[in-house]
Amino acid sequence: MNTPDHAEGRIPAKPTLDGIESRWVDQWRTDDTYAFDRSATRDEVFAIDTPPPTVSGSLHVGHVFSYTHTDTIARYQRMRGKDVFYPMGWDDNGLPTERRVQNYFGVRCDPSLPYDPDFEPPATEGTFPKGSDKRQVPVSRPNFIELCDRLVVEDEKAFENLFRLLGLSVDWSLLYATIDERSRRISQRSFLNHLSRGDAYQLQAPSLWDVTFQTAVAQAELEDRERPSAYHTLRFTRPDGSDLLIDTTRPELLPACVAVVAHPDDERYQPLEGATITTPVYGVEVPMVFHELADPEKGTGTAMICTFGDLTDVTWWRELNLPARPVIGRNGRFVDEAPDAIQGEGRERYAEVIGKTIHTGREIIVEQLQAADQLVGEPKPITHPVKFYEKGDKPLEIITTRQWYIRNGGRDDDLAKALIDRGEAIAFHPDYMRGRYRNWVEGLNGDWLISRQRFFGVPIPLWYPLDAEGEPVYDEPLAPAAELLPIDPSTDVPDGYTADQRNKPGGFMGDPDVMDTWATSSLTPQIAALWAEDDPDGLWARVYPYDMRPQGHDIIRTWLFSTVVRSHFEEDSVPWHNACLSGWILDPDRKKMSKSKGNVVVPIDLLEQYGSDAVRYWAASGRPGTDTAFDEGQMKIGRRLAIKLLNASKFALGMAPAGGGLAAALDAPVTEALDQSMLAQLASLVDDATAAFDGYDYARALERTESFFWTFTDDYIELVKNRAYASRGDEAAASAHAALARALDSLLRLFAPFLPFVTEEIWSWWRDGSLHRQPWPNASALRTAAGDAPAERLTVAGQVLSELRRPKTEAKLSLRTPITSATITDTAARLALITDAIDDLADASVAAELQTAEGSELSVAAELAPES
RNA sequence: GGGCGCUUAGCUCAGCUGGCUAGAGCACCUCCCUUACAAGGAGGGGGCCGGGGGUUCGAGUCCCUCAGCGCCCACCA
Repeated sequence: MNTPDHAEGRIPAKPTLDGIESRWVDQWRTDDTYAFDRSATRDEVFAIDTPPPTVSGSLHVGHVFSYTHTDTIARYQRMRGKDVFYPMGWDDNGLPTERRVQNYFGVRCDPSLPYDPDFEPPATEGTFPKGSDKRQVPVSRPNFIELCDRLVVEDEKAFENLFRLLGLSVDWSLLYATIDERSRRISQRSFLNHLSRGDAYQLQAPSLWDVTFQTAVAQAELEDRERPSAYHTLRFTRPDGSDLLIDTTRPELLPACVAVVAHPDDERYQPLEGATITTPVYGVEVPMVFHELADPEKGTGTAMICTFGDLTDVTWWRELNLPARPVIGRNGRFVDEAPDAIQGEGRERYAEVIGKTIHTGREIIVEQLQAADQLVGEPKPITHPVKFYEKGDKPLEIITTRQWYIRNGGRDDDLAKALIDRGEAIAFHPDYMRGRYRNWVEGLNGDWLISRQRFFGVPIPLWYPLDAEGEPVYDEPLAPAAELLPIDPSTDVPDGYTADQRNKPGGFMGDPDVMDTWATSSLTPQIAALWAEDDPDGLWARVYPYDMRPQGHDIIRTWLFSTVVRSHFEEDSVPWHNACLSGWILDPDRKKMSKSKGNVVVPIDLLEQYGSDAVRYWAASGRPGTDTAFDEGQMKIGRRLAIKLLNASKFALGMAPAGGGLAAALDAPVTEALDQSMLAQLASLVDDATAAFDGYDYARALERTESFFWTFTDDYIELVKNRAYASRGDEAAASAHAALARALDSLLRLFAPFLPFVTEEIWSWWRDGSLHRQPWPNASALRTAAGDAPAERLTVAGQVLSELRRPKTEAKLSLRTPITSATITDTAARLALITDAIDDLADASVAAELQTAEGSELSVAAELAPES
């Protein structure tokens, strides 16, 4: 295409980055530039399982960072000719949204209520006063979900706008939300599949419990926090009446004591085998037992087993067949009824703690111990790690409840092995992240607890029949027909029953629980690609298994692992072939940026200040998996790079042959030695960048491209500038034009994944269509144009040019100062390389005469023209 | 306690399968308005590549070990 309008008129006299974001965001939207072609076959597709950001507040700079990484790869694959499946989702399912909806609208979800189609919340502008729980209006779950939709719509719009402004090449027609109808349907369908295959089961068992939210939590959601505590030495009594001293940090669990344990090899306690020990204060007789997990080094070497103080207690309780005497209830307070084992005075003492919090109960029981002289000495303060729910602020308790589980290898070595093998079949980037996956699977100590005693989320899609006494028959759950999904058992009625039989003897009850948010987000591959949905385009078969899962390394144990589990059961497959882990953004003090630390920078401000390309440049400089410092300096460099590209392009395009644009020179022969050498280097660059991208190392591709670009502008353009202006005739100039055209063409493509705006802008000056739909540059075509020219010629010429400039700089003269004569000394091999570039060197250094002399290393002796 | 990662110029970091005098940008110093670019260009100073061993003709790169920092995991009486 070399119509005159390409030659003139499209290149601004003073190129600028101002306004290019909005111009191209609009153009790409209008043209559907990034639309996924639903007719592509699986081998033509590159599918990305995009992380759905949590919609509870605003996007932060960490999002900009990691989503840019994914986008560079999406753009690269698109240019490689792949049809890129790049969806977006909003994670608006779960506790963070539940809290926001409550506070914003002044409502509280109550699944026992029927749906009210005319409901209006008491507050609509987020004006509901905080801390007024009692005045929150209870609403049904369907109403609550509607309010969620209302609340998040604005946020989601803002998220989309920011991602568009950032230049993400997402196909926005593939948008989903984790609480939307399709996600609920797919989530419930998968759950019922698990149930029918036996991958899901319910169990009445001790499980980790958050007393604030009053819900069970999963192992993956735990975190340890260092908390002050104290060893209390309690005086238990041996059969012979002598003391048996036991250290504990949980004296309040004394009424829950069911045994005393020591290590089987511990000679101090071996004589007590078969003995009965009496607990202090409560006078309960408990057996002396032995177990490998008892540590002779800890405390007095013997411990009281309580139901349940920690997970070890659960192990002991289970493996030693001990009774359960729970004293802590779901609300974190002492239960109303003392365990049966406590009799006589012990019951009166227990009465003092009924209904008390754990904290208060501890004080009371410590007083009881002191009063009975059964606390030895003063408590010894210590600090130790305590398990917390990651979103909670009180230590977790262990409470026996009925919960739903999905098998994940935590109780089945064969399954664990199979899941580790799945991990081996996935390429991790960087590779060492695989260790974290394996580490986690090997360390699992139970199946995946997916039921949550919360209100906002995807309901467990089951009902239970009620017997004549009104007790649920859990073993015979009632499941809905697949075509009725999604259902809400709190408002929908199972087949064969009527609404008025709800919660009546002989009737039914809905399962009150919702699924863990990961139980839905582990299905993002299924949700985005319409798994088992009405899918006329056959999307699922075109994208699954996906090529790539990008995500943060902190959620390998949750999102990554749970997605592997679901695909293992549903598809007997890995969900994707590559897992790309990005690091965190650290503030300059090397701390993770977070809202609570108040060190968060608002992304939109950065994009406006530096430009999207500049911010992307900073993001793309962060190596895969590496935590990266937030660095506005890198954004400034990115901005300069973008401006440099504008100006260098303007220069190259200004060399357009008469009568046609520079595009006309794309196929012209490259005859000059230096030009050929530059193209040889460029071909190597294309090879390097391609290999880096194929290994998901976008940062390396950028670094190589940028490095070449500086050589290109500082050395090559300087060397050929005069010749391109036809200083040595039209033929020599034409070679420069042909080389510049090819270099510009390739550089725009190479930079396109990183700097999509400025490259598209420049592309529009001389070419048609979107750059982002162009093929990736072709190294062999460049090599052909370069002939057999050595790439080193340009390198040596650049070094010589630098030496020719030095005397001018040292004499504090302008670089325009003419050199009357100069001698270049260097090795024969290096001199041979620049023989054919000597005229270019003379032009660039304003030298009247250049001579060469053989020597051991490069040096230049130059005579400068006297100052005029 | 186990595992992993990091440690290269004042700062932020490149240095892939070991190979010419260790690189980039920022910052600092000097100079230059040269017709792509002064939000630029040319040049310069600055590094026992965390410490100590080892393999090798040769180690920032491989092996061992120690130290510091960070992350993940762990049964936290």
